[in-house]
Amino acid sequence: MKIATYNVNGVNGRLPVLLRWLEEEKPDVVCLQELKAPDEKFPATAINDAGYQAAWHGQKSWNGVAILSRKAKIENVVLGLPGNPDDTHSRYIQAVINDIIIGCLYLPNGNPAPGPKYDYKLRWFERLNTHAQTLINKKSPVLLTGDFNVMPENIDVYKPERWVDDALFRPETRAAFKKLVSQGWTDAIRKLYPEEKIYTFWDYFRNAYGRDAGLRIDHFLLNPTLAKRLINAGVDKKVRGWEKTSDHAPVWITIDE
DNA sequence: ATGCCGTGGAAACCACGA
Repeated sequence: MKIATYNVNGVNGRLPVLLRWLEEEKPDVVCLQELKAPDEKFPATAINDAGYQAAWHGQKSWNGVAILSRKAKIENVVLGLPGNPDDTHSRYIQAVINDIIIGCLYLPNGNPAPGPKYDYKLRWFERLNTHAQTLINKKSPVLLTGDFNVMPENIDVYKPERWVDDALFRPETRAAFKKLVSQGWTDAIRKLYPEEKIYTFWDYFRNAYGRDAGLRIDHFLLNPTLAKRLINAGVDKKVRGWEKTSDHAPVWITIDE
């Protein structure tokens, strides 16, 4: 079973790229972030025609997350991250597919830091960690995936010294991620490829993709039950080279069924 | 060293992204 995460950076602007990738790679489950579309403008028909059911949590202009499934039913959908009813951002959707609890998240960027946006990021992170703590010890398999907007270690940044003051790499941000993982989650990419330079995002500027000046910010965290079933993981890097593409590439894992 | 590009929405620019 192949499960992917993909920050599409505008689901409608990116629809041809998304549909081409779905057709070529046929992931079983896809977690999407940055839909940048309200619920009524989610391209449900095109996605259904491509062979996928979908559940989504949209918002006008920004944010927005969705879960797609090719074969198995999408069940027990939860919209929004618990813990703050006043949070209006659509950044979390959770569902059960093939008895796997899947949390699809788009963690706040947080720049400029310090400042109110960074405060929001850290508060959101705390809420995520609280919610994750309720999921980690479930007997059933659990997956948290999406755009975490965190590079966990130096190896995850093409030039770490340039990013030390950035909201994605500041010590408090990395500490929050480390705290989350230390609940007992397995970072699938790092578990399988502990030493390799693996990026999931390349800036549109300065020929970042051509220079491979990338960041690893899209992650898969598996609870112990699911971690036992992990087979492989990777990045569909070629998609980043397509016309009219997102600045993120799709990332995927395969798990034993 | 830097939003230099890209998106959506409203308005002919702005907010936002990482």
